[in-house]
Amino acid sequence: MDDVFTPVAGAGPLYAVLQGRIEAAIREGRLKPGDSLPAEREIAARTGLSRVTVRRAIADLVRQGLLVQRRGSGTYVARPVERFEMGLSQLTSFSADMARRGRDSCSQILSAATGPAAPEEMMALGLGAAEQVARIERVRWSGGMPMALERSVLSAEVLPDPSAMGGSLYAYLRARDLLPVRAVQRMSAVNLTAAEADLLQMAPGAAGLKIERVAYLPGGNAVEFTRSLFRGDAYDFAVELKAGDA
Amino acid sequence: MDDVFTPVAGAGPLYAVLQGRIEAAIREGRLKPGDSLPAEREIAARTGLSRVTVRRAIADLVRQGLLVQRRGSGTYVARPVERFEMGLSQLTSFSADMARRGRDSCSQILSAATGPAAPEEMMALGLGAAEQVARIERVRWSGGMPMALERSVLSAEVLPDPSAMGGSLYAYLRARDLLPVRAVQRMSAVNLTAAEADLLQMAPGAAGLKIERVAYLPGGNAVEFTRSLFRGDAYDFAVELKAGDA
DNA sequence: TAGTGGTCTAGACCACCAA
DNA sequence: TGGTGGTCTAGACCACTAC
Repeated sequence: MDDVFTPVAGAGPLYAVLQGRIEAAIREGRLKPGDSLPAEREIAARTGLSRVTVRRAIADLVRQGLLVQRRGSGTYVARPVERFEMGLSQLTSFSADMARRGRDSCSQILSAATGPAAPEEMMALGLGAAEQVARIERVRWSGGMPMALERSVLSAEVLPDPSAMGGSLYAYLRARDLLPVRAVQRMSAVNLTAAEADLLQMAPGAAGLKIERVAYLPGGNAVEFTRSLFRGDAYDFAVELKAGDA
Repeated sequence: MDDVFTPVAGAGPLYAVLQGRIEAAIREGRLKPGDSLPAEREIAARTGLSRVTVRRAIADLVRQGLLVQRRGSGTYVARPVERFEMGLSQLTSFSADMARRGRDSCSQILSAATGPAAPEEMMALGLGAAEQVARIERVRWSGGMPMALERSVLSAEVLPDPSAMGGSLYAYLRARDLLPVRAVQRMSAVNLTAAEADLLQMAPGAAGLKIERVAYLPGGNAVEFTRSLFRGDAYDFAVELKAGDA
């Protein structure tokens, strides 16, 4: 139990040794979710390390989401995040997907505005030069936790006044008979920037799942271009694969 | 051009200011791929910062893959990684997928052994207690770059001697008429551990795409349980969504 | 051998939180 | 007000690379 914060000695860099000890203590339950760690200065004193080295050991664990630091308060073992499993075969919106699971969800709108289309947006939506687009940036919440950042772009003809749109973009589109029936989605992993981490209440550098989606109408026209950033620790995307023709 | 490494002043932490400058210089092409940065000590001298602060600014950029550091040599602007787009609707193996793109690929086998099944493996493969499994850990290479870590687990009845298996697991299975036709795959984003980063030649803490896959035979029995870790900067997984029944 | 990044230290000041 | 994490410094030694 208290062999975690004793003088370090052993193989490899000192910060790695301490880091491994804390990690093991959490994994083996000797440090439980919500437990507070000794103050950095005290860990330094007990281990015989400098505070800089102690902070380096802790920093990685914070980035991985195992520890949480609160300025003025202390360092704590993070409560494990409930993971959501999101299906990847059906085309649904965030709010519809959460509702299907019996989960609350809400959007915090960061910005909603119109402007000229950027080259990338023209390409994705099949717009001509000088056409206007509407952009909505939102933080998606569920269970009292920010789950994803979302930036949706639509032609201004579809959504002339983005600030007037209510909670669900898909409800808006359905009401206007512009509901997409098909989408192509690309996913990759990125490190969160400081600004992104702040909005998602995570540590800068933590892993996030970046998803770009272009949704199409029955006629084949693109109607929505959305770039999302999901918490890497809260989401599993599930997909079913079938044997190909090869 | 050389306004990057001048005395810093401005808003926010000093390391963030310097970091932003370097990032902007790379994005705007003032620093090109392959360019070397001044030595840390020289940056410190020119900016008026301490070396610790300079290192902190650089560390994040290394994690994001924008910079590469080589001990004894220097710090360089990273060459952008060619991204692979991987389809997510067809069930293929890594080597087959690369071949379809006209890419070379090879496996570096880290370990191949048999042993008693862990609970998680029993669950995934539908095995009884005390059954044996074969495990293969590989690094997947393509284009002279490590692309993914892969740990495949199969029943020892299917693969009694994992060390005798050749290059492609799926070729082996096809030869024995045990080729899976269906798979369920779960994806999420994680930060690479030091060991994982080392094998993938990335920085510790960089973002990786974790994929767990269970593949099934026509009869419905699970035959393969694979956990992979792909470079977050080299992969895009693409999937097509269709409107649901809702 | 000279220069580079990698590790580590002791000490300082600040902003913030809780009692 | 006292303790916490967040930032920053000046200096040291080591391991490695390139010459």
